[in-house]
Amino acid sequence: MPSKSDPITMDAVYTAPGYLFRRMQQIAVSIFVEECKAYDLTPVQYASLVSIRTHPGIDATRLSAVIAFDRSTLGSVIERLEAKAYIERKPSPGDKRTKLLYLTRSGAALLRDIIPSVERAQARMLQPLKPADRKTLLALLTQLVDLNNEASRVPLRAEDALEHLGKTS
Amino acid sequence: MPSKSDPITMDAVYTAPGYLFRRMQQIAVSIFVEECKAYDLTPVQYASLVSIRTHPGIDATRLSAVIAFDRSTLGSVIERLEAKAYIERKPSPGDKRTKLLYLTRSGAALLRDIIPSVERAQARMLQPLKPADRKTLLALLTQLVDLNNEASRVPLRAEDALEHLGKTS
DNA sequence: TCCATATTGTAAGTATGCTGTCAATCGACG
DNA sequence: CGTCGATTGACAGCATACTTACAATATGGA
Repeated sequence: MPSKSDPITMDAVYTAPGYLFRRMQQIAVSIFVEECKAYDLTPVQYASLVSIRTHPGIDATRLSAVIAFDRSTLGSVIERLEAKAYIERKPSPGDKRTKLLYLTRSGAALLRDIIPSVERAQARMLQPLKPADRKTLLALLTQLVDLNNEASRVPLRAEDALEHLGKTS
Repeated sequence: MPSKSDPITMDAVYTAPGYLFRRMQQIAVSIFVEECKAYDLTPVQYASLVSIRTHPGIDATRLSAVIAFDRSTLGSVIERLEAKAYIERKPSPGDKRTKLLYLTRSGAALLRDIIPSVERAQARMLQPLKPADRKTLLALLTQLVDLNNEASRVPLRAEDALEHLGKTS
């Protein structure tokens, strides 16, 4: 651990957790996009589609809590998914403020077809590690993300969000 | 491991490496910004400043290779750092295309002052884990990022880039 | 020397990811 | 019932992060 009087070196940058997390994220996105380029779908769009499939009729705010994405960002993500006709937005009968989200037939088909590519991408990210190390890394990362949930700008609130949907799965 | 006929569940999203890397990155940025808010400096801007300090007179393209940031993105990062007067751009005497980057007095002072905050931020990211687990996670992540270097859109090319600078530190 | 090729910075365009703010609407409390 | 505070979607603005393209410049080989 460097003291306050140590000069800052590049090594301090390369070994900093924050730098490694950023690099890894960029690598992960790059691999995902490459494997899924035939479908022109980003990781965020994919996660959104899966969520809408799992929770048909969810609204944008609840969706943002379920996948821990920023509410503002999600707005434009939804716009793009709607433009590509993968989802539909319908006004809520009970609440004039919200718009409910549903997969279209086309969106469901895409989700079905893209699975192998997504699984290939997820596998490739950890490929260079030994199988035991992959397990260890995933376990520690899962733990860390969970324990740091509240530090996130948009904490994951899956249960809270779904309470209002009348279902808990 | 889900088969092709399994329905996609939210659990498949939550446990996917890509999702975890994304969440962790967002948490890391959030913690960094919070700890450093007194200095109004982002993680990317910080890494850039450290690199310029370590390699005075580096050009933008080489800088992008040294920290593995996209060349286009780095352009605007440099612009903002210059606007805040933390760095200076001087035309290269030998090559009319390149502009050489130098820390200003103000940039050097900022870098000196911000160290404790940055270290606090880096520590906080791993805080929830047991010390032994922190070591394990960092080691595995370092390995993975290194082995996946070529999968990145902008691979880290520290040595190559610095060869042309006449120094190797 | 001349020319094909490569490099450099820059710009435009798209997509996250965050900060605010705002109007419309809802809900709860008096 | 009416008002106040919270919620919702939308928007503007800033900062990464990537793609392609382009003009200026450099460099190598014929």
